[in-house]
Amino acid sequence: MPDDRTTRAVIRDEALRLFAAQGPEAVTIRQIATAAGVSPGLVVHHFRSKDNLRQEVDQYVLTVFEGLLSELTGDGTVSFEDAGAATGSLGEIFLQHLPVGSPLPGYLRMLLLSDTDAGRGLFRRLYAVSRETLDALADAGAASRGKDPQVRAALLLVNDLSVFLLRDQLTAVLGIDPLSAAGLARLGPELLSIYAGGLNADAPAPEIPPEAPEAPEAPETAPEEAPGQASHQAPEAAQAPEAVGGQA
Amino acid sequence: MPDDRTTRAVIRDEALRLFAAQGPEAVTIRQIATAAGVSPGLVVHHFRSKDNLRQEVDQYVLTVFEGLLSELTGDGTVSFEDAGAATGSLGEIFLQHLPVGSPLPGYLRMLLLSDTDAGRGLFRRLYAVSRETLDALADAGAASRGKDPQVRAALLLVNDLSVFLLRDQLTAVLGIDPLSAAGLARLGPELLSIYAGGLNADAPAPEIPPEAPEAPEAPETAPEEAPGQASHQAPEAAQAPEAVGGQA
DNA sequence: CAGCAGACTAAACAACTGTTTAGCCCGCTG
DNA sequence: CAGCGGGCTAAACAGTTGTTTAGTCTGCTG
Repeated sequence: MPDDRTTRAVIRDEALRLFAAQGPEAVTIRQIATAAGVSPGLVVHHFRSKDNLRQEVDQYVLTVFEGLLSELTGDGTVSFEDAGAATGSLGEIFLQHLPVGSPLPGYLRMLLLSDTDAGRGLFRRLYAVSRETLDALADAGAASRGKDPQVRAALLLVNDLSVFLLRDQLTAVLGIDPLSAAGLARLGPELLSIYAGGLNADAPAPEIPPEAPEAPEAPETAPEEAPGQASHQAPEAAQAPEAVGGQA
Repeated sequence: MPDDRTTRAVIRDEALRLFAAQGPEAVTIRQIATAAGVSPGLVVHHFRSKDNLRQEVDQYVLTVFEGLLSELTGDGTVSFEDAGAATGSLGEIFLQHLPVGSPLPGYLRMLLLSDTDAGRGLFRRLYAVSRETLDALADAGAASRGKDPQVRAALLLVNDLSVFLLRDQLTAVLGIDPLSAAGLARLGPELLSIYAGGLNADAPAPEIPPEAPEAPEAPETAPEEAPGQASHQAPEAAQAPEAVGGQA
């Protein structure tokens, strides 16, 4: 059995993948149909229109995101289950719960830039989570709310999101995908270092209690001027079709 | 004389404005023609094709950007000409040298997200500037290069750019345009605070020599849940047509 | 004044878009 | 076995796209 999904689900998944990569307006029904191996008429037979298909994919993705976000806002303690640096960043959550090559990071990017109610609602939701997280950190004595807590939470959020929005650009100049395991391992400590002591401090943290005062494994090597063939992205190759996320 | 620009320049400026707002693919030649008050045929008469028009606008914008960037990489000292917090952020440069409502910030956003050689080249250029700036700050003893200078410069850059990319979303949740004078006055100090001492420090800076240890004017007021009619954006009103930038 | 080049328009063109229509095929229920 | 509803396709439809064509007008040069 090569594929146990219904044809309808295949169409939805292919639309999701294409929407994430190129934006919904740039994707035609015929492209979706070809990617799903069906006729264009069948796409509108299952979904009433392209716009309705888009809304359905949006809703599906938002449901998955809400499940991922419960990881951050779930109980209150951040849960130190597995090792590694638990920044609580969105990138780490995506990496831990989504298969490699998942189109969901791209869909997140597209939604945030889309000028739609879905995108605005998602950003408001993320901002609320960011504020809650900052409050929790402040209550735990791990951070200060700053002079302007709303602005501070917003800055922390958009800094987190910028990795999603500029993923390809960062991959090009750093030679490493910032949303890969290796990328997060390299980016995370540096970001933590800034958050811990600002731009002047070098030590990971001045007063964090336990463990890991050592540099992980980011050498001073410079892959900078070699943008050639870094991590591939598989724009239209026949990749794992069920790479969406374990939910629903 | 209501407009001393040539018709060709009017077309280019309207194309620039529309491209920045909606992205080139979403803008039709007929929209550009209508905005410029000419016929569609004249657009392709002056510029050979839509794609060529786009390239020409790209080149024009990149030239203006290069002029703005010389502000950062010009001599070496950051030049404390006028007062205020000189973060050296791109937002401040844009605000100082561009008229309000300029489409150039939107064009910057579009270019960075566009998956084109122009966008990739611009990001590489900005990354180079970011590295130079970090090096200069480190040489001046104002910042540390961190354990991974390349990553640190990249993080500082994308954090700066995120305000451009998520400008509308930030305006919605904060109730203030982060690229306006008031927005920068509110965002800048908070960002400086993080860069100065990390997330734990409240004081503006532990060892910066002179001036301004006081909170500017950001009260604890919460315009948070009132997204209604904040700063307007003038999507298609007849605004100042020559609002592009003093150059070329 | 002839004419000629360039700004400019109106109309048509082929290609593509989302969507509709008509109909085929197949497994089910009666 | 009649028929019937849903998955599915091929073809056509109307609208929009970038572009081309033919032609008008205007100002300048010989």
